[in-house]
Amino acid sequence: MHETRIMRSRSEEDYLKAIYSLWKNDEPISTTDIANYLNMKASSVTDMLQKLSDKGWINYKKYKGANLTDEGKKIALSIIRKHRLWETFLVSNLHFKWDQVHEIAEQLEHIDSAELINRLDNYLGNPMYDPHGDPIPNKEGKIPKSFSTPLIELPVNKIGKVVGVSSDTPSFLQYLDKINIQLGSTIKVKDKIEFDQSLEIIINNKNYQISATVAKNILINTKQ
Amino acid sequence: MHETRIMRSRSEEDYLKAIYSLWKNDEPISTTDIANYLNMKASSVTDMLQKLSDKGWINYKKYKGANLTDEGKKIALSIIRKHRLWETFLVSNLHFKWDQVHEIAEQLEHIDSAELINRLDNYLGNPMYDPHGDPIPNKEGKIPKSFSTPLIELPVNKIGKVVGVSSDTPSFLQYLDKINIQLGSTIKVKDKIEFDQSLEIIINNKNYQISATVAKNILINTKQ
DNA sequence: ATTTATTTTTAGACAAGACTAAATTAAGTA
DNA sequence: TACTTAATTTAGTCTTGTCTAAAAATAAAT
Repeated sequence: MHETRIMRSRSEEDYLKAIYSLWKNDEPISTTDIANYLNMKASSVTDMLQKLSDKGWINYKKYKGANLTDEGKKIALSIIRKHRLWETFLVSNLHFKWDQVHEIAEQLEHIDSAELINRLDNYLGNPMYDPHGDPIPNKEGKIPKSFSTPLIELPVNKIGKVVGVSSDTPSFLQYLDKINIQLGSTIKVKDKIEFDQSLEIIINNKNYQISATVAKNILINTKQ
Repeated sequence: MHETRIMRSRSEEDYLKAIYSLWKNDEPISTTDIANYLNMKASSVTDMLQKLSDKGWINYKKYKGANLTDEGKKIALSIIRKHRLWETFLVSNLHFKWDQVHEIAEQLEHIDSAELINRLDNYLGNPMYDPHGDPIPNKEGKIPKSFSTPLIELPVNKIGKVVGVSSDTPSFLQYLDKINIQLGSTIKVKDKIEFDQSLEIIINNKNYQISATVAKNILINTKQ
């Protein structure tokens, strides 16, 4: 029994992860979308798509965009698993704040050692969610179900618990810190402003006014 | 106050570390030695030496070999610091064995975040030595003094404590495990065989016969 | 001191992964 | 349907870091 060791470049892994992240329905992801996501030129993306297709990691038809194959999906999920486990380590053990860890995890996610990541997983107590509330895929690439909706959909006078965020940008996370929102926080929607969709909310008995954009990126539990 | 961010490639870091590792006296390190150490061709090394010299990290004279500048030394030490801290984490926290960590640390040492490594250092309790007994440079690149001699120099009937090894190869470390030698082990030299310089030693009341090669790579404390 | 052997450098090639500019295809609109 | 615009691909260039083969410099040896 000999485990075939397929070497992947950091670039290739970044592309696979990008395609996975942009994946919504069944529609293939466009060259331009990938280019924007990775801050690259469309022509560079075309080159790489051809390469990834040759390796059997994506299905790619010229002018029609790309989608991950099962194998590509497996790779993407393993990178996401690594990313989220490292983020958990950084926050839980090294006491980084949740807005500081993304960049470092972007590097750590490319470290190549299955043994390492399994031991890390155990060390952390096999967490299901990372510090942003995102589910951590298991060794087989299975993602724990999470039951959440954007805060903006919570009706007036209802109470919800924050279980995640759908944006990772430091500025957003820092803003949440400022108004005392963290994972587990309890939020009550006091009022919705028809005009701009902004919300009046209560956290720890304090009132805050948050924009629709922010409310869309805060995830609330729908089931406990 | 703006910290200048100098980007270094993984290759550049590997070369600097290699030159540091090969450094003995004041003599510059030869192209061939570096090539052998890194498993590369001499011509590739020449190219890189020129580049490193342009960046001010080494002093390089054609045909005369290279030596690190102060800045180059600082970089090399910071990489060694990272390597050894990560090895400590892998062994102390993730319970890897000391022969399994080198390869993984070779990757982790290139992760670029000063904040990360300082937090890791604190998390580990600011260790002075890594799992192989090698000293861990501090933030400023200062290396704690270690007082050790190769086991082969220990006189007959004397007792020494293992404080390190001067080879990291898995096969060597696995052999040490097999004969129950680890950091902190107490070894008594029972006899020296004139003929081949091999040693008869006692560990945990058991006799072993070890070759001169092995005895040269085990480090014994000279001062406590 | 001259020849020989070894080491080091130069020159040129190549692969990966990015780019620009131009060409082509697809999509939207009158 | 023909035309215009936007998206995508192609073609060619560049940089990094490696290589091989040949040339040049140094070191060793007669």
